[in-house]
Order: sequence, then structure tokens, then C-alpha cells
Amino acid sequence: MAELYIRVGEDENEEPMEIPSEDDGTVLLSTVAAQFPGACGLRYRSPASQCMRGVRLVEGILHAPENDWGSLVYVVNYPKDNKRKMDEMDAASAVKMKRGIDRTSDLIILGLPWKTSEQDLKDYFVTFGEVIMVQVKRDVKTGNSKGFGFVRFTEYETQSKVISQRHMIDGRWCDCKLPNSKTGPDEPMRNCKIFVGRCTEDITTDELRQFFMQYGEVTDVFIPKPFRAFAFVTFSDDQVASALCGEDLIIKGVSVHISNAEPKHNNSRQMMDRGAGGFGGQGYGGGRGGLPSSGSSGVNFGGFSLNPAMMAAALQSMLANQQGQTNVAGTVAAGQTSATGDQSQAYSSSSTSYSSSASLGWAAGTNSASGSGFSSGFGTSMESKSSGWGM
DNA sequence: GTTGAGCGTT
Repeated sequence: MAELYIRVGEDENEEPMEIPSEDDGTVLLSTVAAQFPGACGLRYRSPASQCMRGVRLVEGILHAPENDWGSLVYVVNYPKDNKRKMDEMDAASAVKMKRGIDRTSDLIILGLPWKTSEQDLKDYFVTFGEVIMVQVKRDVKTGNSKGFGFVRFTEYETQSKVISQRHMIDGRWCDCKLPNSKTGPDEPMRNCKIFVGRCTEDITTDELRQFFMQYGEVTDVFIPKPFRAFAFVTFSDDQVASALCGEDLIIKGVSVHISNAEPKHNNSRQMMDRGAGGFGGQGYGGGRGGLPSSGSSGVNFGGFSLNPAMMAAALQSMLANQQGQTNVAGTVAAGQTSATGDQSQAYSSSSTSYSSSASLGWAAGTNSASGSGFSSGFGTSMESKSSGWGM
């Protein structure tokens, strides 16, 4: 059967686009959505009644009116919560629409196998809920997949669920996220991500996920490759993330250090570097944070030509606040480099024993218990699961 | 060895 095309546009007056039908004369909604992302149906103006009519849609399949698409121009329908024609709606309701927190948006799918098609994506994602659009981004010239795509769901709940986990698609683990273009200023982007320092190479993304799950829902784990001894873990709840900052946690017997993840592309340079922030008494969530990195104090000396006495005074007050250790001041006075050295030494040697507890809201026992319990139970439950981004 | 890939011809 010769290939048949129907004419579709975003409105009646616009230059229509030709869209292929299936062999049986129907048109897949997904085909329409491939050209008009977010489309949920078609309508047309009846030559007889001059009224707009809806095209029958059954399970994602659009059926020709009177079994013949003819040469009419069909107009794309979009879900009510996905108005695209801003010029056709009043600005006030547009704003209201934007504010809705339950709006779904396209999700980017990263890490797709080259072979994965739109249909594969659809088949996979409908298991979570109704899908209104899938796309695989391809090289214009070669038609080869670029290894990422987009998906959009009808229900916000489905979207949340999909974002919250990783996805095994055609044999690869993929991530679904809000695309960068969507994480604008109206998503205040709370700090949900932590930096996990001092990682060892044998700690996998799966293990990190497993471990951090105990504190809250984990939405992303990232280990840069090649190995660089740190990782990032993202929680759905920023409070979980910030509560963990400053902690030293034991994962598989390894003491890792948690701090806040700094913005990847930071446009606005931080007003103060860490050393200066420390002196300002800005306080790292009440922890002893800032001490190790204030090893950059030498820089401060050079830059601002503070003298050692001023340094000592500042350090003294800072330390008094944070740890109540009085003897440190003397050490500091003797020379700042060794002072910081000694301090961080004391800090790290004791860190494993008194590590967490105080500053966290969770029961004191939770961390130590889970730490050891975890590492012992680990080998059996998790080993040989080395799946992840490497594949 | 302590701050990360890849983001859309609508």
C-alpha cells in the first residue's frame, strides 16, 4: 500500500505538516506527538457543519473520520494543562497555569542505548503511566540516536515516580530528569545534592544509592569517571541533604566525608572563599566544617597580610565556638600551618569514633549501627552488581 | 587524587 500522509498543523491557518499513517489507514498519536510534542489528539473542521470535530482516538490510535482522512487539515489538540499557544489564551490564566505545581513537563532521558527507538521508549514508560510523548534525539545527517531522548506523562505522579528511580532500558541504566531548560527560576532548586569525598574506587553507584537510601529518597548518584575519589548523591529532599553535610560516614568500611555540592556551572562566583567564610563566623551548620579546608589559611595570610596573631585570635574564637577546645589556641599561636595540621589530624582521627550523632536529628545509634551493619551485610547482598554508567 | 557529561531544528 502506498504510503499515505495526512496534513496536520497547530492551527487551521498555519502551514500544515504531512504525517504518515499506518498501513491500516489509522494514524498513531505517537506519530503526531513526534512532530507536535505533547499532542493528545486531533480535531478538524467539518465541511458539512462548519464546526470543529474531534478525531476518534482509541488507545493511542487515531481513526479517520468516515474512514477517509481526505485532504482536510487536522489541528493538534494539547492537554488543557499544556497550552502552547500563548497567543490564544489570556495572560492571566497563563500565569496561573505556570504556577501550578502539578504541571508535568518533558523529562530528559540520558544514557539511552543507540538502538533504542521511540517505540521502545513508549513500551517501557507506559508501564509507569500514560505517556503523551516520547522522542529519541538523532543526528540530523546520520539518523543515529544521540543517546538521549524525552518523555512526557499525563500524570504528575507518574512523572515523580519516573524521576525518582533509574531505568533499565534495552540493557542500559538510564536517568530521567527535568531537563536543564525546565529547571528555571520558578524551581528554586533547593540544594538536594551532596558531595561525597574520600570515596574509594570499589564503591559503586548502586552501593552509594543503597547506603544513602536509609536517609531519604535518592534521586541520583554520580561517580565521575575516571575515578577521582568523590561522588555526588542527590536526594529528593533538600533537608536530608543539608542534614548530612559535615558528616563522616562509613560506607563499606570507608570513611567518606559529606559536604554540600557546589553548583556545576557556577555563574556567580562565591562572594567569599571558604577561608573567609569561616572567619565570618558563618558557621557550617554547627559542625566542625571549615576546619580542614581552612588549611587554605595561608592564602588568606598572603592575600590580606593578616599577621599570625590576628589569625590566632580568629581561629581561637572560631574553635571555641565550635568545639570548646581551649588548648588549640596555643598551638595555633606557634604557627598556623602546623596548627591546622594538628587540628585536622585530631579531627580526622577522632572522627570515626564520634562521627555523626549530635548534629543530626536521627537517633544517635542509627548511624553507627547502620554503618557497621551495612558493611557486614553488604558483601552478600550487593556484590557483583556492577551495573551502572560504565556499560 | 575532595566539586559532575551528554539537554531538545517543536
